[in-house]
Amino acid sequence: MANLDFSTTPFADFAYTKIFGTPDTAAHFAKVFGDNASLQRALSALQRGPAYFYRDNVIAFDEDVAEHLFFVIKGVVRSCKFCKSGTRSVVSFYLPGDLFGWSEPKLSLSIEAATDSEVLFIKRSGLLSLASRDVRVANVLLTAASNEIARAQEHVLLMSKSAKCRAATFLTDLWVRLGKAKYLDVPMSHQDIADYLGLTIETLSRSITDLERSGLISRVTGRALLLRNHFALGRMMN
Amino acid sequence: MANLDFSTTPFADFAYTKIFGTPDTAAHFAKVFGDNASLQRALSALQRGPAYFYRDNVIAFDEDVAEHLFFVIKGVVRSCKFCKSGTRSVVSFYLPGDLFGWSEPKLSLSIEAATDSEVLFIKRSGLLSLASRDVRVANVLLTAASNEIARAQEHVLLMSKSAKCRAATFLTDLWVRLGKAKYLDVPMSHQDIADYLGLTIETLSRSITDLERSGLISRVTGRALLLRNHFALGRMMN
DNA sequence: CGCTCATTTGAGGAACTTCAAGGTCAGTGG
DNA sequence: CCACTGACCTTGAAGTTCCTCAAATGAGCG
Repeated sequence: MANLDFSTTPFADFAYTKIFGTPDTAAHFAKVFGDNASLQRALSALQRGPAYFYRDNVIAFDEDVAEHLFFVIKGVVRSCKFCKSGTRSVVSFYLPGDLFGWSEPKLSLSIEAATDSEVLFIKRSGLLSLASRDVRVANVLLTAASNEIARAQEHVLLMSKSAKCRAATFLTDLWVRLGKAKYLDVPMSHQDIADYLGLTIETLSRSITDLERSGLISRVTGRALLLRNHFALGRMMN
Repeated sequence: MANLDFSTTPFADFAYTKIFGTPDTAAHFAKVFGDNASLQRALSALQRGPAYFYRDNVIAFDEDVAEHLFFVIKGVVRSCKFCKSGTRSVVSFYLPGDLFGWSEPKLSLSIEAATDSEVLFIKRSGLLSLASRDVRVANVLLTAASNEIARAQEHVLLMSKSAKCRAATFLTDLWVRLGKAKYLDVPMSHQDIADYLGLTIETLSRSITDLERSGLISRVTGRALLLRNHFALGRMMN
């Protein structure tokens, strides 16, 4: 895990907020809540933002009162926890279209921008009361929560596998979540990934190098990867 | 992880079902759903069981269609996953009063009795439509799902700590969940715990022995433990 | 008691971490 | 244009933790 120097961690909040949403906002929103106009209006009354965060900015602090759910419009958001020992664990990455932040009454994790990103805040109480009047909203919430459970449980399973398997699984999952593009452009830092996988950056790097040497993936440029052998990757993931 | 011999694993289903609930059923039900009579009636129309399972019986198979949620009345239930390699991971333990089984449309884990136990099956579709009519039910469901998320995320965090810390955390959490009794009577097998913590039984045993030698806990009889030094345990948990 | 099954203990090896150094790349200023 | 810088990633060697295998001990039960 990363041994982070808190003095350099940007806990100051450099986020700036715009009044009006971007086209992406509506698109991702519609994907999750459906494109019903009256529902959209009801929802937009509950939202704050979108707010923009630079990489490593803190979006919400661990232990803060959890008044809002978070909806990612752009970029990658991570939830993570710091130990007294100074180590960090990344619990989850959230991508555009993800709705999260279920812990109550306080956040149990710090929410941070893993890349420059754009996040919508949705008032929890308002969303819940809307859900009690509109079954569709209730279903969206339960589906989002179920997805979060499934992902966390998959993560637990991942953590008792070998380093190489963890890396292979992470890359494949990310490739799927990002839409199975030809090249996988890994958006977050290796440190973030290592902290997510419960490995050191060194072990992560060695695992990726291993995968490359075995011909399962290859590095194209900087952060772009090509997943060459999906069958072998699948076998590796177990 | 356990390398289980499938030929001896009791995949046959020895569960037997009684028509009428036990007093415990109502008590645990009321704790979760409140003791509203009309609500109780509506719920009881959706439930099947209670069903009784002996230790290691399978309650529901991985990949089965997830038609029901599960509600534990008595005993301990585990959710787990088997790999092709024959290893097993335990993802969660559920205690009396726990409502779980959110994955859709199929189960992604096998649900098994970790001790002799008593489980209620609640029709998912019925519960969801009840939730859309009754806000209280909707809140119960969201709360249960939130708890599940929190627990899974805690589990993820746990998996990147040392063996001794994992053992200490597990025992303390269990003690809390079981009501902070004077003695902690560990209900599940060491193999189950090891598979939950991502350790071997040997490492688990050594960790517990370590904790005992350091005076943090002591063994009373067979499965009963005394958590001696809660402060030191807390420090160990980090 | 003598069986079985669960847990403990020990010794050796594998996987991962740690520490330390080297390499790559983008941005910056001469 | 090129050297300089800092952030990030990679590689190597040594150390630690945990796993594996094997055997001993303990607990429950007919």
